[in-house]
Amino acid sequence: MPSTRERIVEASAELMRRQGYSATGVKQIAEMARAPFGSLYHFFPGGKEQLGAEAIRASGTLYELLIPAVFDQAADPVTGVRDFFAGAATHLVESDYADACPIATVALEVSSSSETLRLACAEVFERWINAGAERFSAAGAAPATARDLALAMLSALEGAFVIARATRDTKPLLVAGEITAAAAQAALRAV
Amino acid sequence: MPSTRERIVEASAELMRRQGYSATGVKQIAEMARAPFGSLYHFFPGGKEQLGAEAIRASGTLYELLIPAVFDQAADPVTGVRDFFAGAATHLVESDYADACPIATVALEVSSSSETLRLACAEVFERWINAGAERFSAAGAAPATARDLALAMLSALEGAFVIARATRDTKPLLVAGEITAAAAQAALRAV
DNA sequence: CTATCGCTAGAACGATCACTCTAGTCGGGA
DNA sequence: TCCCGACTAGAGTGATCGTTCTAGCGATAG
Repeated sequence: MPSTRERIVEASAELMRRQGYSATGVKQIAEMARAPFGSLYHFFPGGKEQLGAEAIRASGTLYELLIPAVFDQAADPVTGVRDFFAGAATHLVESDYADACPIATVALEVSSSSETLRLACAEVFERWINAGAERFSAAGAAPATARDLALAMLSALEGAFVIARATRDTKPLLVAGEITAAAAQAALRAV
Repeated sequence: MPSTRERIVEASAELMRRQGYSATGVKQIAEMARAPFGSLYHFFPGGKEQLGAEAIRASGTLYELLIPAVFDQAADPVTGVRDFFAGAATHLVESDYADACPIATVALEVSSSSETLRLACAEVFERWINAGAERFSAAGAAPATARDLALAMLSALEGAFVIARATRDTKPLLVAGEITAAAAQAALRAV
């Protein structure tokens, strides 16, 4: 059993992913984490905002690991891109269209209201982009090209999640995966 | 001066776009709309949820008009795609990274909690996709191809908005526009 | 043994939430 | 002239929000 502090961060991340930042209450977090309410403010004196920031960064670290995990198992980066979108689609369906990006909802909610949380999201996106860029770079793409490709991939993925959750359909993930794979193909063919 | 009812819907749409559904209070809506609080429940007996649904649909109708407006002015659909993303980038910067998609934040927030609002979002996305597909169809793409392309474009746009707002950078819109334009190029070259 | 400290535990606070209710204003048709 | 429905107006409801507070538990060090 993870520590109380860890359970609180995990619960925060889970709740905020599914219902966003505003709709998630601190009492609800304590309940899901099976943590005494007092511990919440003991570990996180910064309150809900600190809780949000740590949840964002923790989710970011967790999902960052998926990038090499998927790409290293694929025959080539283009296949890796397709696998990544396909895997996202599977996971989305299995969670009944609840588990998409862990931070996108919060990112949109707070971008114009909390600079602290906005920066936490920006930091995580940055890390994901770097991780993706590394993979394309390793496949022979020029650094700038690799980064643009990773950024385009993340954009397509995030947007496809939005449409997929609203329409309860994985088609957006598939077509977004296709145009990203095509872009990767084109960028890597030049090598 | 628009009617009280119209002002209420407009204010709801504006507030929910910037800060989301949960963070928007009904009192805040009445205040921004300069409407008496009682009128709010007179016109919208369904309360906040009805208000949200109408705001989503109204925003959807407004933004739907942008699609032909941009594409019909462009020399060809591929240029239209680029113009669309570039225009989105300009508008985003001008609003200090506040005005991106009017319904994406709400869509992510409510997809797993309010079926009414989820369906309103799905309906609007559907209309946008149809409007986009029509343009690609008119340029010679097969119906299924045109629809996939429009769906991929919307996905790329929505995701780019997420990253752009969090990082306060328009680069995501530019690279997402590029891979979408390339996909459109490829799909229409076959004609 | 006792003092200390990290942590548990939850009651209580004021603010704010969505919403309801009643009273009053106003204009147009009978 | 009277009346009735549409709309205005805001006080008041109970519930829930994030946060603070005090009290106490249990292990460890002196």
